[in-house]
Amino acid sequence: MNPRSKNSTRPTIIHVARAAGVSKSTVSRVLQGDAASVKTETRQAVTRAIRKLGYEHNAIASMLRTARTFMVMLITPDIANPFWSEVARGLQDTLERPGYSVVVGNGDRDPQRENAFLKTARRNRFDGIAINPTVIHSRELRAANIPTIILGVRDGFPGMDMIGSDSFQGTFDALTYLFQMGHRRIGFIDGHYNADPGRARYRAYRDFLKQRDLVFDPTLLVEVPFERAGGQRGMRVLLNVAQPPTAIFCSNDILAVAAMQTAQEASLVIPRDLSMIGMDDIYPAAMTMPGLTTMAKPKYEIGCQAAHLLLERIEGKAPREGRRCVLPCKLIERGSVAPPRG
Amino acid sequence: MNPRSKNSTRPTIIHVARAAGVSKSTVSRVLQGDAASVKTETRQAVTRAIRKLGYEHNAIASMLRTARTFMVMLITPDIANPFWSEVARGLQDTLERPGYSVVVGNGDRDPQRENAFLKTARRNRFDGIAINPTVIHSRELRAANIPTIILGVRDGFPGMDMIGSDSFQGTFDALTYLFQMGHRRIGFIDGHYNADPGRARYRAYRDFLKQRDLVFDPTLLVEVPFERAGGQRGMRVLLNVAQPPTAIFCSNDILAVAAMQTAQEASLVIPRDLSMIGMDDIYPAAMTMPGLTTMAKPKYEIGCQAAHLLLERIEGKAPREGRRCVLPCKLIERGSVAPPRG
DNA sequence: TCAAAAAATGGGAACGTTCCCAAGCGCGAT
DNA sequence: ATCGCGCTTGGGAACGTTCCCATTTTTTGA
Repeated sequence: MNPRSKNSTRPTIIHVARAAGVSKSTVSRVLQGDAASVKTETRQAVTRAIRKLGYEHNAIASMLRTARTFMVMLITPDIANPFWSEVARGLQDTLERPGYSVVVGNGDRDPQRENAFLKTARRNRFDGIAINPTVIHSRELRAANIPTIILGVRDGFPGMDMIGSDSFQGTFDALTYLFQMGHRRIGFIDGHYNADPGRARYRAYRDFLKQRDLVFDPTLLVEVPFERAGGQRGMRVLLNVAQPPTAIFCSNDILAVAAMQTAQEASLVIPRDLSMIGMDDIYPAAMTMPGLTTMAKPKYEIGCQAAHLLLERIEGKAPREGRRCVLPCKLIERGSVAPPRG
Repeated sequence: MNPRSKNSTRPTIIHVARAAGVSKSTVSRVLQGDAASVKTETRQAVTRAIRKLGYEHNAIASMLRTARTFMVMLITPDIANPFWSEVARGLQDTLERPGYSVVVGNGDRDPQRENAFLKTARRNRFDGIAINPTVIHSRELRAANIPTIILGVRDGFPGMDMIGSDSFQGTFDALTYLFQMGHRRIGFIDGHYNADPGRARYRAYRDFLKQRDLVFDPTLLVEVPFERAGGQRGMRVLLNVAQPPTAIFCSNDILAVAAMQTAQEASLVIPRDLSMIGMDDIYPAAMTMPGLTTMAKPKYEIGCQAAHLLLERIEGKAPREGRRCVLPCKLIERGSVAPPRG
């Protein structure tokens, strides 16, 4: 005779109300933890009824009524890249507390897919979006009319919240570190996307050279795509330069690791014959032999901070104008850098 | 005077109906692509109205009415582990086509968290769950009453769909490969969780020894937790054995890479002094020097197949009893295995 | 003791769909 | 000419909440 047996459907707030001898409004109040406005005695009766019936709150109905879904979409270029999975973790860990779920989509640098995720976020009325945009523009993002945080510090997204790390400073510091180790001929394997994000590393490289009164030698700079093959190619080019570098800075660790392997396959001993430094500090950077010295980006922190900024924006506590949050990089010394020979 | 200006809210199906001069039922039919039962002419009028008003389908309302959410929850022990992020990719890529979104939660082997995700899946009426259970039991999973696929082949989940790789066979084949290279003293760094999944690798190790008429030497077997520190410790132990092994099999690549590094730090040259073989073929396995030879698990395929099995289950097309799908492992030869010296 | 204020509760509408059933309409068959 | 059938369409209920407002109950203060 309990409400469930009458009809094979799950119990609703109404069944609970009936069982507890109150109205559905009261049950709803209890559910929402609106402690102030319901008598303890009543609340207990309701809680008992809930337990007895095995009632489970229907979030979907709630979403429809309140227009809040407690869902956030994370759109990254590639979730299999350890960099982004760390960011994802930070975001999720932080958003979990206030009760949000995170859907993560990997856009794969594919306009179709990136847009499909945005569309899903709109149709499903997601409360927020965290995105590292590769093909989506500011206009489309704004049109979605969903609180958004941009992962990465970019131009071209006026008025939007952004969070990223200071690639310029990080690069500059990495190069300075090599300089202080005694290196004067420093190569640069410079990764890039189609949609190029500001060229912070390149600017840092040029500024560094200028500050140290070193001449810019174009043969020491090679531009490659952001993938293993790019690192391999970059290294092969630099090894064949007439006067090869004694140290190389790579735009990220994927390039650096691949480049380092390539050098080792060419029988160079790292760091004796060549120093290598990367950027990001992804998981595999600790696994090479020798370990890769790298300028770490605060990936997990970026995720956490992104969550905080996004939450403020969602809750309407953020200022009208976009905020720009830049976190510092940090040098991790492992074994791939040493003073140059001789 | 368009419906949006009257009231600052988004246009609904009703506004569209009004604009197109039809009823909301008809609009709904068009939206659902119920092509058969609406005249082309009418459909065009509706589509026009939709575009004109900038109408966007409200998935939430739809979910409430249909009791289908097109959401799937993936619960893994740790999404930062490259193994699971590959599985996640396979799952997502496959589920994307039929319109599902995937929420991925990392349970972190924490009973609290794993259960919290399960609860979220229930409250939000998710259509399906894909899980590698670490602390959750069959009973809780069954109680959730949501179509589920178990990632990993396990005992203790009767009647549920499962998908995994053949760790027994993979281990056996890896050991056989070492044997055929000439190794007779083969060490085993055996990772394990608290909740231990069947010990397939251990059984394979013992069976292999028996088949080859090798005696089981307990000093060649060391049990460690599934993390870098475990691999390091395992290697230190094996290096100090009176009669050390000429080759070592590790339960997974994380252990193998860490172990290999430890050996290298002890000035052993891999594979000249010691052969190493791992299992999984995660991303960093290709990044060591030399590359790690490993028994690859079909991670991405597991994700894809999991999606297919789950979809069938969701759509009621699956047989009543649980299915068990086991994919083969495959040897990836890199540079960490060679015949023993002398 | 009684009015007024405060606290607690109840009832109904609303959120935006989908689904069921009925009704309208055109057309061929009887 | 009428009936019946199939194809389209429309209307209303239902999904399970939350929110607003009205009503009842309790408490407070004179």
